[in-house]
Amino acid sequence: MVHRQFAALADPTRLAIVERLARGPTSAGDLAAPTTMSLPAVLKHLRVLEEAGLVTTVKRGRVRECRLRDDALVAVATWTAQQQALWSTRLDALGTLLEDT
Amino acid sequence: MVHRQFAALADPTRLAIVERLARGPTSAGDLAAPTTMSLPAVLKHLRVLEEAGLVTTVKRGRVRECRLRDDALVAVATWTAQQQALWSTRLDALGTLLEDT
DNA sequence: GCAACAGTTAACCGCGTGGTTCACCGTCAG
DNA sequence: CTGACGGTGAACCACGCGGTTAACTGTTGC
Repeated sequence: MVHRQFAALADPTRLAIVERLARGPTSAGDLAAPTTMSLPAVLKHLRVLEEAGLVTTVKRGRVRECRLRDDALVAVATWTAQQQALWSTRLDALGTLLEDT
Repeated sequence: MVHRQFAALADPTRLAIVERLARGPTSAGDLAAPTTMSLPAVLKHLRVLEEAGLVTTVKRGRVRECRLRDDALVAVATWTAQQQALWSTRLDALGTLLEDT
């Protein structure tokens, strides 16, 4: 299930959007402005991020406000920590094995 | 630069390979065995993981041994922690702002 | 030395993804 | 009321990605 988040973060544009939103919420237009991309393209990216559970957006009047979800990256963080733990314990096991011989 | 790792982890097959390798090194054939995929497909995935700096492979005789890199996930972990920190401090700032008013 | 086995390379294919443009809708300001 | 502005939906397109098969190379075991 975490590969959905990874897929969302795989695209440089989407990664930049997340980094931008970590500094605070903003509108879809403001996200598109600094880029060379058209608005519809950015909207598509936002939809992907939203379906990956990384971002929430609300329509306020005619502007769509986008913010990073509080729990956006916990799945990624826990998965990463888990794999690191597994791999490092295996390295430790190898170390003590070499120590014993 | 971290989007390269994310792209590598975006594919379920590649994610499974990483999770498998976190339990210990193995051969390319052994990686392909439990799946329904052909060997060349797995080899391609391995190449992607290798170019993303997540995995190292060495050819020993006629078998290619694959292992997870020790520093495989540090880039991912640090990026994640960084964004979480930014976002949470902004939330904290908002909290104290509300407190003051 | 020969056969089987692990991997590699190349050519090919379908399809999803990232992008565009254009027409349209709702909303805010004057 | 009307015009401009932010966003939406649809149709379309190019390209890369994940997968296949097939033919070939090198290695190992008997």
